[in-house]
Amino acid sequence: MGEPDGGAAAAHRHSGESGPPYRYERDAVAAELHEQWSDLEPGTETDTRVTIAGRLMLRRVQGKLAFGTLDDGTGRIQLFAPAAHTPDHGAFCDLNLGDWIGVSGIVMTTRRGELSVRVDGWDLLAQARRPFPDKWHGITDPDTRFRQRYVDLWVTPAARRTFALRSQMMSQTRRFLEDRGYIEVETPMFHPIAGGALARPFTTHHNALGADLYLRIAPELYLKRLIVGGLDRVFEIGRVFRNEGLSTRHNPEFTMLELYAAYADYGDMMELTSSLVEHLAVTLTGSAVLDLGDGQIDVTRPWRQATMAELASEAVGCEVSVHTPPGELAGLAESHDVAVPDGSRTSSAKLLGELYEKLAEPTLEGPIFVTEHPAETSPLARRHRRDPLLAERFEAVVAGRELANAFSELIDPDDQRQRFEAQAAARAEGDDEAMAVDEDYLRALSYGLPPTGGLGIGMDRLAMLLAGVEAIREVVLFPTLRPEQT
RNA sequence: GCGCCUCUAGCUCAAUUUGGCAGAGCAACGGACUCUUAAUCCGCAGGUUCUGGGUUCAAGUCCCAGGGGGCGUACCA
Repeated sequence: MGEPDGGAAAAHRHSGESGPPYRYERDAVAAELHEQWSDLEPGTETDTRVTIAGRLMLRRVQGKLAFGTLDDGTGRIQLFAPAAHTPDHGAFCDLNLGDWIGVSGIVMTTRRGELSVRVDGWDLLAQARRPFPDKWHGITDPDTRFRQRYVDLWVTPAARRTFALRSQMMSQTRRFLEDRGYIEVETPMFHPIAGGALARPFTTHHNALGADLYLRIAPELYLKRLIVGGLDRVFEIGRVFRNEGLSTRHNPEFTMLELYAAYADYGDMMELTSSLVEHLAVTLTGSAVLDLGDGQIDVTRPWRQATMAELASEAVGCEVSVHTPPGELAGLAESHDVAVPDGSRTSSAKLLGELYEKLAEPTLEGPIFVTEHPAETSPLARRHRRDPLLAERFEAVVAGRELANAFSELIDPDDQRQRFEAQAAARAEGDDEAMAVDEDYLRALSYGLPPTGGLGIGMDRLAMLLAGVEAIREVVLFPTLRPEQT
């Protein structure tokens, strides 16, 4: 508005014929007022005039004197509205909970000492036509909270805090990486071949090109093309899409951080992962010890490391590895009630993975780096320098959830072609999550990919960890839901 | 996909061991009140008990089918 600290009459306007004002200039917010005036004695009227705006959350009318509670996104502040000072006092008392108002007046404290703004002028900025949810309980129905996030955000303070934290996590992550020489890039979301991960893609169609396209399941192959191009430290934070079920830990579209560094290996990626997580914990929550729903977790470096074979061996009670014959592993799986898919053609690599995932992983709290996955189930990772059946790879497990996945990148175009072909063969046999051969990617590798370390972090899961919530829907503003039927 | 649980006023929740007139608080509406803070007090109104069948003299309650949601599981980094 044009009179941010004008007189009472000037600041008073209603949404009659002309409707609400087109703009409103506030010069104070609740959080700053509380900070600035924390020492004010009870019963003080200052001569400081402020203009604030927000949503009316509570209202207490006592005839000629009314109190309100305004929430402006930074916090709450009390409105003090005596008939002698507040223009159109009756209309002010008739405001509904949820209405948006702008208020200007002096800063003061009540006799009880509550910091308040006296309503010397006010404007109705928007009406809440729908009824306010319970002012004490808010809303608890998860469906309403997620479908109508706009309601959840203003009646559930914890929701607002969680998303503020997520935003800070994103900007701190960018700063952390930029400080280490990484540049942020954007690669295509439409992929002619869905590669870079083992997952089923969503399909779409481009009319002018007459081509079917996939929504990306990972940016990996494009980012490594950039390393070939000489951008030697890159990262991308962006949405990826996987056509799979919903759960407490899975949303079909989610936000992934991927980064690649030339001249680095998976050991460097471990260092980077734990540094980033520890740094975010300390800067965003003030402590490397994070509160979970039940209990706590300390993400202080260094994190424990164990190989997948070690963890699987521990779980089954005898020594196993990718070199153990499939028949023996299948027997162990059976005796531990682990279902074996398609017994005849199942390899040691897959069986070892199953044993780890079903028996060991659920018991891990972390933070821990699980390393040395079989090369067969890691088609984009470089073979281990000491054992060609293994990959130089790790997954970070924190608070029982997989948080990150990284490897020394496979740089040999011939080996990469063989891996792709093995994937394509699996695909031909009905594995619709297996990769297809990406000829352009092979062409890129043939120009020379230097030794490179790569890392992917599920940012939603990281936000869950930092916010101490147990459902991915708590950290995604508009999670995927069944479409509403009307 | 499968299993278990759940759905009552705008919101938060009640409604006796197979069943007996669908209720309260807050919000809304009318009134009183110049230091309240989940203000208080008086009054008024508010319902396809998710939907459709069935059992019964009688169904929010019991049975069947469908729908929404939650949790687990499967798939899935």
